[in-house]
Amino acid sequence: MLDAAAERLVAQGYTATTLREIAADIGIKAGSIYHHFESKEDLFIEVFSRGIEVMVDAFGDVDIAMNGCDSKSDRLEAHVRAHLGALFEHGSFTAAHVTAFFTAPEELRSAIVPLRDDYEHRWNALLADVLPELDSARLPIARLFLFGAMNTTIEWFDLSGDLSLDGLANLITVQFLEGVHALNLQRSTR
Amino acid sequence: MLDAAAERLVAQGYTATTLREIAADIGIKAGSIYHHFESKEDLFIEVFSRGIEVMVDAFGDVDIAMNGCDSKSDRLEAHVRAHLGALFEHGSFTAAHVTAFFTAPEELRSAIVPLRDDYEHRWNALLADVLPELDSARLPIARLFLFGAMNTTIEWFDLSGDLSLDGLANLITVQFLEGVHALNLQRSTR
DNA sequence: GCACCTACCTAACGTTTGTTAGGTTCGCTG
DNA sequence: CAGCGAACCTAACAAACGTTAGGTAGGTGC
Repeated sequence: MLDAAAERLVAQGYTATTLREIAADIGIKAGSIYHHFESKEDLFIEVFSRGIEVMVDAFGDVDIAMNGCDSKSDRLEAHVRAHLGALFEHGSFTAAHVTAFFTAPEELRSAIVPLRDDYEHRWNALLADVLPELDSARLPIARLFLFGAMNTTIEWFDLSGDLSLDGLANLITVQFLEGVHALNLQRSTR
Repeated sequence: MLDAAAERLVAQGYTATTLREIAADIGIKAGSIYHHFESKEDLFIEVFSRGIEVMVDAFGDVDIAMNGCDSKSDRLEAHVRAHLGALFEHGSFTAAHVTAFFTAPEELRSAIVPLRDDYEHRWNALLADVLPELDSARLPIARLFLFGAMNTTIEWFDLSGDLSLDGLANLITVQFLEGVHALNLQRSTR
């Protein structure tokens, strides 16, 4: 049911997604949803929360797995890969979050913002570590550029295309660290 | 009226924006809208079209103004500045387009897609010229990264903040061309 | 002064929305 | 077997939506 809600969110946004549609997707009636959630808002708070949760979990897993790694660019790339994985490989929760969050009513958003802040802080810490020479005032801006590149991939990237998620993560990382020219130098990422 | 519609689009998305709200914003009643447009869809087709128009016009102006310029990075930066200008300085049409386009029904979107394609082709041509050594297969991806960084600024950039639009355009351009490290080297952009 | 047009209004229409109250089914527990 | 709660249904509610038909006020052209 949460899955169905998330998929509808991605395709249609908050207001256009109706409880009757979600119910029909999973073979029940709209009224029955209220046995599990108090309201439409309540249901989607759960969906958006899980979207963040998936990202945070993926981030944490990579933090552990890359503990002994001393290549800073490899560590960054692994985290980029984890973020993309959350977007494309772990259901529609994170995709729903990234695409539909700003279509939700403000009361709902304000309930989620603290979770978002937490995730952003983890990225800030990562970037501060990977890029120790970067002016700390520029750090949030660098993160926003990176987020922009990563999150807009849902609008164009095709999992079944020529480029793999690993390849995409690699391209984004080298582009972020060294600029467009570096795109040429990369291995044939597939 | 189109302005009011665009502002509502930015704040609420397509479905959540009602004709009664738009009418109230400009001091008329909902039914009167149908004297100017055939339907809600028709009205928003016009809004989205103008969003593209503003971008294309800004792009064309820079093309002319930068005709004699032989610094490729300066030319790119000028176009980035023009795109950001369309987003922040020419009403809400472009902002509405970038934020709400994917919340609109598919029939509406397909009417707009040709205009979008045209704008994307201009950017492809620009990037091919500015980055002649870049593998042409990587060119659309580079453009998408750049668009991602530029378009997501509407979610966080504040025109009245410390950073000016000129400064933002400069940061995005050097980050795009040379990577994060270059952010440090830039002049104190204000 | 009459016809006409533009820009708006009123008042309703059919539909869809989130939501609710009350009822049914089914499996578990004592 | 009786009791109970979880999961679902039916059927309706008020509100809000896009849309429409018919009417009105003010200006313009002849």
